[in-house]
Amino acid sequence: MKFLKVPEATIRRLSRYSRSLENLIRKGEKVVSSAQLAAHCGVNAAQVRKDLAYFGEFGIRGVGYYATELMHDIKRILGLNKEWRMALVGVGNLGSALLLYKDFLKQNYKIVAAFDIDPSSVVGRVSEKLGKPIEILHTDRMKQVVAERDVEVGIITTPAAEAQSVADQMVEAGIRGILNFAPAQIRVPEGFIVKNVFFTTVLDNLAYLLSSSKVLAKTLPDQKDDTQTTDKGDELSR
Amino acid sequence: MKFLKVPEATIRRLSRYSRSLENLIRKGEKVVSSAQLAAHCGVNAAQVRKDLAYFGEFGIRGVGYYATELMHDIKRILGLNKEWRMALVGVGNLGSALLLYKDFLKQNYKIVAAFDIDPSSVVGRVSEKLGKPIEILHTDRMKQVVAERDVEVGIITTPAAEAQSVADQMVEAGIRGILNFAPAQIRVPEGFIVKNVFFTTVLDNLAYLLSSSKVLAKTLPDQKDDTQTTDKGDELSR
DNA sequence: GGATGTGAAGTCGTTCACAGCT
DNA sequence: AGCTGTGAACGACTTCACATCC
Repeated sequence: MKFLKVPEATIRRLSRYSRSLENLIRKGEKVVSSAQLAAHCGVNAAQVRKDLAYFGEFGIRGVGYYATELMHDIKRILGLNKEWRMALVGVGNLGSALLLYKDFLKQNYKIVAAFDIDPSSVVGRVSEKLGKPIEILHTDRMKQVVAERDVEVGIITTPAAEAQSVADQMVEAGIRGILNFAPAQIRVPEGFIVKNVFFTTVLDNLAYLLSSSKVLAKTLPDQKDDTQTTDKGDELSR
Repeated sequence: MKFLKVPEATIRRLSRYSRSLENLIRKGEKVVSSAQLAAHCGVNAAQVRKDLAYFGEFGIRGVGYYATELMHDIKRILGLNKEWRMALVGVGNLGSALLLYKDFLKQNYKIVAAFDIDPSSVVGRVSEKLGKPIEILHTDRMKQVVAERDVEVGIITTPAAEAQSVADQMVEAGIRGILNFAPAQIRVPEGFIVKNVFFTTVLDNLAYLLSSSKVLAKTLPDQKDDTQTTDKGDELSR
């Protein structure tokens, strides 16, 4: 194993391998080959091995990989051997939905604070659905609460117009990683990270593929980003 | 201009150019150079020109591009010169949020049908928020309603376990493009397209970058997929 | 024998640099 | 003079093919 810069695509695939391994393990598989895993994820087998090779040697030649072991190794690589504490800003429709989104929990992510410019207007909507209601705080209190609750990741679910200013406050509060759902280009200082989730970009992709009749001639998946096509290209997004 | 296979990344960037152009136009810009647009989107200027070159010649040498004209051209390329009619299946938290998500409207996307296995349990939640309540139908009626309402795009917001079966029904109903939010690998026949939107994959990416202290040494954005990092790599969704 | 790990080859996408218009 | 359009250079990621080891 060499020490090289890891492609982003590799990280996205690791995420998928981990999910696939969970399924394979549930089905009772103890040992998995790169070919099996590759088929399950719709990628090339050599790709699987290359991806893993960035981080070490995890398999046994002539045998394969021990499924649970590999899954844990991948999760450790991704930094999922800890719980990530997140703060969400903007408790509108989407924000509320994410507050209630169960799948975060499975993945070592936890929303420990929620903010809005007008907390009173939204408290009811969310807490009526939740056993232990999440307390919605005014955006003013971000810096303080982020420090108190040890928040490392910020989620922006405000309208586009407010996204940059919220991001600025997050940076100010010491949050280094931001997951942005607002359809706006956000700038952050060096050393900080923004990952966007733009539904409409993905839809635009879909629209493009459906329009141009590229849709007709291709074969099996294979992923980039996080998207899948019948075509070779795919990605979310990518 | 040659006739070549267009990279997915190009399509994602076109989506971004279009959004940036809207902003620039709102600011009163009439003519935009590739350098301006590139700066605004955090990409290389040559990249902008190359991306456009896949589809024709849109600029004037020595001058630049007429902003509104270019925006319309890009939208036409992406297939946004029509309204895309979508059906959403799985009216849970996320599904409800998307039903109420205003930004779809701006982009020529419209949800014209919503389905759930248990329509009665969710009607209240969504329609209480909506002036003209969306009628939630039983999944049984998909094929019929999709045909009646001319649906071309399906949105899956069910739990992972049901995603594949819902996708099968969509395919059966003649829906060629699927936007999948359920964290599950979906298979569709040749000629159909699935684009995934996996929040947790993006979060995993963020977690990875935050863990490995890659975060410390880099400079400005620049996008792939749909995500932005301080690093060169980025992507959402991609 | 069989599946991993990996250099080398191949493919794809990005950036450079400049010719070509206006 | 300035900015587009584009071949050519570059770089990055993927796939192949095989030596390596269980």
